[in-house]
This record gives sequence, C-alpha cells and structure tokens, in this order.
Amino acid sequence: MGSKICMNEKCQATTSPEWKKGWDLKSGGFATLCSNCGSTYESSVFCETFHLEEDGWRKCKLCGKHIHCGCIASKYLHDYMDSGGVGCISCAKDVDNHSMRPVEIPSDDVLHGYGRLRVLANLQSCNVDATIDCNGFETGKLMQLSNAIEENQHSPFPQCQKGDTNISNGQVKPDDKTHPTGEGGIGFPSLIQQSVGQSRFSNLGSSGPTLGLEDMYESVAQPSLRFSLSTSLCSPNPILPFPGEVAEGKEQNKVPLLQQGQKTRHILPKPLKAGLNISSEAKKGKISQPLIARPPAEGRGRHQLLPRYWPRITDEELQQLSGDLNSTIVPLFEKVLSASDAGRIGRLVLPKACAEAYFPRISQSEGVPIRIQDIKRKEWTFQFRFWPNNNSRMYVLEGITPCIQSMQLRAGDTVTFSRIDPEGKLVMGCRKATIVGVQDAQTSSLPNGCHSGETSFFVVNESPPPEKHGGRINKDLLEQPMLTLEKKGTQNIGKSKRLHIHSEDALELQVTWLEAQDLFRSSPGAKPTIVMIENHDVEEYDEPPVFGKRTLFTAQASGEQEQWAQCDSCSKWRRLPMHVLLPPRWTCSDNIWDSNRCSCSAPDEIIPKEVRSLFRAGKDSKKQRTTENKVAQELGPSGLDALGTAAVLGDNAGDLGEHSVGATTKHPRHRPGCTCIVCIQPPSGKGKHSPMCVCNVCKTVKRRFKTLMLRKKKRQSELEAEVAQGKDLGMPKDGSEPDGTLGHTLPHMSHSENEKSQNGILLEVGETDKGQLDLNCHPNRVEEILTEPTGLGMLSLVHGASRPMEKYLKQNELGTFGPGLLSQAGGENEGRPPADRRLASVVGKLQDKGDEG
DNA sequence: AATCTGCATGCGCAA
DNA sequence: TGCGCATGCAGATTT
Repeated sequence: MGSKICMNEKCQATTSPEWKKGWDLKSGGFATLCSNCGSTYESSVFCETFHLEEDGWRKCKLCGKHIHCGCIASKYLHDYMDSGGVGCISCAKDVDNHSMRPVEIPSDDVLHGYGRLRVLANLQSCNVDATIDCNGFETGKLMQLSNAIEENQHSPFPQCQKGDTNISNGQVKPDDKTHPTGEGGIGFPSLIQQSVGQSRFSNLGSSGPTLGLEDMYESVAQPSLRFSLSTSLCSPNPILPFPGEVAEGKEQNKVPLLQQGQKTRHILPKPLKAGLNISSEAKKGKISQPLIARPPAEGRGRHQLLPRYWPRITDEELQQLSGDLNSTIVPLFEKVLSASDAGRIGRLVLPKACAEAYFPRISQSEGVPIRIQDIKRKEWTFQFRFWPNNNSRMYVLEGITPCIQSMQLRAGDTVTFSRIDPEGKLVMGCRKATIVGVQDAQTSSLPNGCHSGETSFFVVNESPPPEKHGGRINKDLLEQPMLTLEKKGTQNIGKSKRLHIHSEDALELQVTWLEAQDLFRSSPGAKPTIVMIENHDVEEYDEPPVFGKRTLFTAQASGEQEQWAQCDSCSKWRRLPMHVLLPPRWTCSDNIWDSNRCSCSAPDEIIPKEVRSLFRAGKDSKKQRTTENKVAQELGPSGLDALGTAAVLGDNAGDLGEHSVGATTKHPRHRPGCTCIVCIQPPSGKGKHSPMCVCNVCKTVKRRFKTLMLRKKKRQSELEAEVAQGKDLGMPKDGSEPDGTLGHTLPHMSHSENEKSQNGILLEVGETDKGQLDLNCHPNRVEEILTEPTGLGMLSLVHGASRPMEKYLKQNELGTFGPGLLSQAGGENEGRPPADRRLASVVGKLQDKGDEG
C-alpha cells in the first residue's frame, strides 16, 4: 500500500503510518483519520458493502495491485469491470480500450466507477498533471488539483447536480477534443463554474477536510449514497450511475451551460439547503411546518422523480432526523407503503428513479446490503437489489419487515428516505396515515381549533414519529390540529388506482367495525328482504349500508337526552331530537326541528367552553373505544365478526392483523380458516339465503346466534338468581350504574334504544317483539340496559359512554362483535336501521362482493 | 406445510 | 405506447 496524503491542504500529511484506518462505528461508515490534523475522511457508508478485504483494500483483478474501495483515502482508484470483479482504472481502461467509457452508453449493468472516470477525464481536460494508472493516481497531484480548483472556486464537485453529471457525461473521454475546457461549458472549469453557488460544498466547508476535493474524490470515487444523495441543487447522480442518463447528458451538452445546470437536474428535491438546514425557528420548535412536498428544483427526462415521491418533510421532522444540530438533512424521497411493501414478504419496492438516483448502483441482481438508520437511530441493514422486469429493473429493499414493524408501519403509511450530512448516512423516517375526522376539510370547527369527528374521513399523513402514534385511529381525533388538511377527495396511496382512497373509502378502510356502527344507515330507499335464519327474521338488504353523520348524545341534569350535530357548513352545533338520523352531510338549513337555528347565521346554542368539554369527553370516549377495539381485534375475529368486519373493511378484513389500507382488487391467497369476504361468501355467491341454507354466512350467523342466546340465557338466569337472593351488588334497584357515571346514553346506543331505555323499558335483548333476530344485542347487555341513571350532566354522560364496552369486553369474548353491535340493541326501531338490518346489509354486501368475486 | 424467492402479469400513469 | 410498479404465482427452500 502506498502512502496517502491528507487532503487537508493545511496538513497534507503523507506518511502512511500516521493514518488510522478503521470503521467509524459512530457514523456507520468507513473512515480514515489523519493523525496529524485529525481530519476524518469518510468513505461511503457503502464502502463496507464492497466486500473489502480486511485492510480495506483489494486487488485489481488484472494487475493484482492493491486498490482501495474507492473511499477518499484511497490511493488507487478502481472500477468495476464488466467482466466481473474490480480492476484499477488503468486496467479497466485497457480492457475497455477506452480510457473513459461513459461516453458509450453502456449496458444497463454499467458499474459505478464511471463517476470517477469522468472526473479524471475532467481533471485531464484541465491539463492537470494527474495521471491515471495502476501505479497510482497520485493524490498529491490530485491535491494540487484540488487546491487549484479551490482557488478557482470553492466549488464542490461532488455534490454536483445532474447537470454537472451530464456535463461530465459529455466530456468523459479524455481524448474527446471536442470538449474544450473553459468556455463552452464542457470542461472541468465549466463544471466548477456551474457549481458555484449551488453546491452545498461550501456549506460543508466547515465540516473540515471532508470537503473540497476530498469530497469530490470520495464522492466521485464512490458509487455511493454519499455522492448521489446530494442536496437539492446537486445531482442525485453526478457519477452517472445509470445508463440512459448518459444519453441525456449528451443531449444536454448541446445546451448552454447554465441552462444545463438548471435543466439537467432531475430527481433531486428542491433546493434543500434552505429548508434542510434546519431553520432556527424549526429548531426552536416554533413552527410546525405543513407537509409540503419538496419537488425537484428542476426536472426533466424520463427519470424525473414523480411528485408522489417528493419528500414531504417538515423542519420538525428534519430536526428529529438529524438529531444533532450540526447535521444537515437531505430529504431524498418518500414512498407510501403499499400492501406489498408492508406485508410479510419484507420487500419494499423502491421507485426506480429514486433507487437509481439515491442508492448505490448495483450491477448484480443480488444487490448490496445497505445500512439505513431509522429515526430512533437504530441501524438496519437491508438488501438493496433489483429484479429484472421486462427490459427494466425493479428495485427492492429486502428484509425491511423488522424495520417496518419497529416503526409500526402499515400499508398507507409513508416512509421517507433522507440523508444526514455530513455523515452521509441514510435515514428512514415515516409518517403514519391516519384517519382524521373533519367535515369537508374544514380546518377548524370549534373555538379551540379542534376538529370535530365527522363522517367525512380521509387519510392524511401525520408527521409525528411512530412512537407518538398509539393507535391507527387518530386518538386525538377531536382535538389534534392537523398538520395538513387536505380537501376531501382522493388520496393516492401509491400509484395504482387500486389504492386510491376516496374519503368514504378511507373511512371504509380505516374506520373499524366498531366505529362504523355509529355511522351506519340503511341505504336510502333500500327495502329489506326478510330471510329466515333459525326461525328468526333477518332483514337482508341488497344495498350495503351507508354512513351517516355522526352525532353526539348528551343528557341534561334533568335526565333529558339530547342529540347534537354539527353543521357541515358553519360548524355550529345544533340540538336535534333524539330520534333524528342525519345524512352524511348536514347543515343548519336542514335543521327542520328548530326554526330558530335553521340557519348558519343563528348563534350557537351551547357555549364554546361546553363544546370543548364535550369534545374532550368525546375524545376520551374515542380513545376508549379505540382501545376496546384493539382488544377486540386481539381476541380475533370469527364468524360474524369477520363478516361484519369484512363488510366494513373490505377484502382485507380477513387479515385483521394487517392494515386495511392496502386494498386490492384481487384477493391474496387464501388459507384454511380464512374469514375473508371471499372465503366466507356463500357458495353460489348470489341469491338469498333460505332457512335451510348451509352456506358459510348462514352457518356463521346461526352459530353466533346460538352462542348469543346461550349467553343471554345464562346471564338472565344469573341475574334472576341474584335478584332472588336479594343480593344488592351496589346497583340501585332502578338499574342505574353503581357509580352513577354511566349515563343515559350508551355510547353507541341507537336513539330508539336510548329512548326505550330511558323510559325504563327493558328490551328483550336479541329478540324483538316481532321475534326478529337482533344479533347486535348481547344478552350481557341486559344488565346494562337495566342501568338507568338518573339525571346526569352532559359531560358525564359522554364520559360514561365509553364504559359499557369495556365491561362488555370483559364479560365476554365476543371480540369485534361488540359495542358497535351493542349499539343497536333496540332491534326494530324508527331510527337507525336495526341491527338485524345491518347484519343483513352485511350479508347483502357479502353477496355483492361474492358476485364480484 | 409454511415460507421464501424470483419472476410474470397487468393496471395505470406519463410521455 | 412504454414504463413503473403492485402484486400474483410458481418453484425452491425451510420448518
């Protein structure tokens, strides 16, 4: 091994023993230290992926001389040879019979070394006496060149733009006499010129000797992230790692230089320096930036990064990613996880453009392992590879499952890829796709700026880190200001239309069966068909249920119950009769029950403070329900649970362990016991169920019904026994909750059942007076319905609303067949569709789905 | 039998 | 019309 020269122009130590070479574990990359000045020369984090020999060097395949991996401390430069293995650039040159191959558009498997070669070509074109051969590209001369360059400009070659790259592309041939240096924009000076003021290089100057030509050297030498993960103004791939770009570069050589610099950038995010050097405000936590995509400053060509991959990252996120204030975060791209990405296969499909721009160039399908940190600073190693796909490639990150799970990501969530400078490390962040309840994207509806839970749900991306995301359903639904409010409409999860989610669809996908219970309405005009199951009538609808507007139920101290709804137009809260069911969209003008408040101009009936309290309580209730739902899901779906869930969640419902966002038009492979909508559908997939029907649906319904009835009888007998024994369990004989916190209004109780229970009418749970089957009722609910509290405040009512479910879940193991179904205990009623209708709707929907299937 | 791996297929978008 | 990419699927491998 020859000696090295410190690239620090003030040092330039040359004695090799003074160098310490080793792994900089802190940064995760290979680093070389100058013991003289302490300069650290980082090589790419990918250095280690090149299967270095123990000492970090390797031998040229052809001449046998030692060559380094290519990091900045390398004395010898190497290239990957088309024939396989590595060779010093001279050998590679000889083999190719071209000292600078990149001019020829190589095969798709052209390897990384081009950048270096091009640089060298440029160096030569600068008439710098820098020789390139196996015996060493003398770093001293390179240093001179560096100095010369830096004298000329503080120009950073390395993080140059695509434009730079393309410029290089066009001049990579050292013998290319058509590329004059200097004017004309082709030569190296031009390159430098172009880079002036653009590169972050100068910014990094403070980072020490890692900058300057070293950086250039390193970056160019490295087919690495470090180079390609350049800042906004820089090319993602100055080293022209991928073919095709060469052609572009050639074309662009015809373009005036400055224009090139502007035009030839493609994949890069927007000038990041401003946004990415964490602003002081952001650091102070002053500003919560909206999620604004940072598109490439310029973009053209087929490799242009599509907007959906533009990183949307706030300064807060940047700060979080960077951790220390000296770091510069360079957002690279982001991707919304598809079902496949988030699935168990553990493969994340990388956008080709992004992969080719920001990840190391790979020539073998096997790819290379790369290390990526997550926001917790945990380092993951993934296999970055590709599959041949038609005549193209499909890039994937393999082995991401642990990371995905660690970050609790699911389909629909977003992963962001950034680079931390100056370390050059890849960082993986994430944003959770979260249901947020707003009405028509009204940004604020309550005095405190809260967003009321409404029926118009959609997916937004939230920026907080994963650990802040406790539940899939936004637990702060009612209060948390959204970072971004997006208009009601489509949300694109990924590219495929299959994953486009409209607001209602988002609701359907994300809102649980439990939550959906509140919102179910029978389809307008839909008339049920009565089918007999176990001698009970079940109303079956051809049309699936629709979602109505969510309302809140309260009770006055007098015990009088009220229903409140929020106007979708003015956001004011209006009192409604208890029995009223609202359509998904409702405004004051629809308030036919209160002539004084049938206009948005009418003042609020309740004071803001009360509303806030109301919503706090509502939020608590929501949290509770979310928790309950979680518990319920852990219990696992079965039978009718799966039916209902399937109906609400769609095809993915069968896999409750998986996120439901990853809807697909096709169903994954079925497994024994699969309760998905496809597997559970009636054999024929069509037609009504006869009393003797033995399809899965009917069998499940029957089984569930039997279970319910058994439990009901058991509970009833227990209650009777207790009453008979005169045991006072602390429950008032009027049936009210012992602690009195359980309000009149059970959380999901329908209006009618509220009314009935309020009137002290003990409903025959599970069966209506018509003998109709109400599977939404559970025998255990008897005691709850018996609880008839006396007058309580609105808040306590809402607060107490969350309790029955908890109780319910404890008392039985019905899983998801819980509170939602509970809510409709009234059976036949004048308000919401009775539970059996809903069940029937589910069945109907299943049938519909079955038809489709 | 379950899981992994690599490739094929087809949809949807962008040029 | 071509490309990117989500995902299906079959063969290989592991449990």
